[in-house]
Amino acid sequence: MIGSSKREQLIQAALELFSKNGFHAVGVDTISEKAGITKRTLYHHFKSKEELILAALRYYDERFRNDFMRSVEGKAESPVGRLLAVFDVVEEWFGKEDFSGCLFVGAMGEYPEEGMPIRRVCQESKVLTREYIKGLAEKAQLKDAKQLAEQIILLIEGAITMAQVNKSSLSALHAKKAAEVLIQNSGPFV
Amino acid sequence: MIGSSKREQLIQAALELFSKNGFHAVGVDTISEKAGITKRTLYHHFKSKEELILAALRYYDERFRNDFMRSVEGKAESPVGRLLAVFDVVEEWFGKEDFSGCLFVGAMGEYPEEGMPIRRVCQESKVLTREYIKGLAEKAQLKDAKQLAEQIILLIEGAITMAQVNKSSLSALHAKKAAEVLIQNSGPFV
DNA sequence: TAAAATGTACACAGGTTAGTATACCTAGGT
DNA sequence: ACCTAGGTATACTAACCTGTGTACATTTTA
Repeated sequence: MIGSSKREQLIQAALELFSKNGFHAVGVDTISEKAGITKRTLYHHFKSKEELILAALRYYDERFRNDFMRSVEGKAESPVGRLLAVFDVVEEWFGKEDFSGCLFVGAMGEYPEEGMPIRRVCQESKVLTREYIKGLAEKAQLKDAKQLAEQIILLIEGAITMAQVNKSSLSALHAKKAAEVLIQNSGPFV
Repeated sequence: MIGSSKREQLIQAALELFSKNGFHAVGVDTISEKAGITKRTLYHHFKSKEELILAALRYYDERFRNDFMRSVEGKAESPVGRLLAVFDVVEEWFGKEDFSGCLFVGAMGEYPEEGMPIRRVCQESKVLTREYIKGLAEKAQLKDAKQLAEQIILLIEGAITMAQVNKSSLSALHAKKAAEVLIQNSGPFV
């Protein structure tokens, strides 16, 4: 049986709890209880809490980035338009009542041990997001597309942090205005 | 006895451990052991682990922002120069081998409960940093100083996150280049 | 039909956590 | 000389943590 539903239930329960409370603060008993599945079964699917965390992060990464890109593409057609639409999408994200910052950044904060699998998954997710932004900048035929992409990433990450700190989605608007200036300055054509 | 040295030893040991490992991951036994002070004495000075965390965050906030501002002011005289020097200072910070992201962001990630004292301390620290940046922008007589300050804050916070994720201080350079463009665009005069 | 995987229920091991109890020591102030 | 406050040392509680043992039920698949 591929993609057992129990397994997915556990991952979803874990994700909700980890997002809201952090990783160390949530025990496996709480997760299994929330999923309505015994702890023994949890350990049938994941050989340790760390494996469950890894699976949850990978699951979240896939869905989250997928939704993110689809939302961006639904908001604008042109590459430049999409580059800016990114900030509208994050603003909506910040507005959700269950928003609590970037799960990957949180995970890296709680698991600082160099080279840990958890850290690698988080880093890979960030790389893929960066690639996506870089692709948009390149399609927009802006000069210094790579550098522009880096700068836009900084604005996004900064906006995430400040949205979490201030419990406000205003940071997304500030970031968008900054991005407009940076794009403008990057020249309309290559 | 004011400002007992034992108390400070405990705070410093706690800070080192929290910075490196996070808050939940470090127990009071580890802290008292590292400080060379018995746990019973720790509980003479702080009535709970949370109180110790609060004291450590406040202690860190004071010293960190002080050092930060002094470094900035040592690097440039003009307000615009200082606005840019901020990124040189953070770059140096990222380069330290014990750098592991922003302690306050980490604390907020691990203690998400709304209105918690720990969160308030972190938020206040961010407010003060914002005020400092805003002050520089105003002294530089740039138009939209307040908005520019918000944008620069986003670049700083984004750079912190990416420095932690990629274990690289490169993000500071990208942020600085973006800041140059934003400042330029904010007009040389009001 | 039989074997294998997945599931339940529940107790338990072994370790760590925050925080306390008890008893004693020492230095300073009055 | 005495009392109080800060400190030491050690053992403890009670809760919580991850992970397992055991015995049995259900479902899948060959």
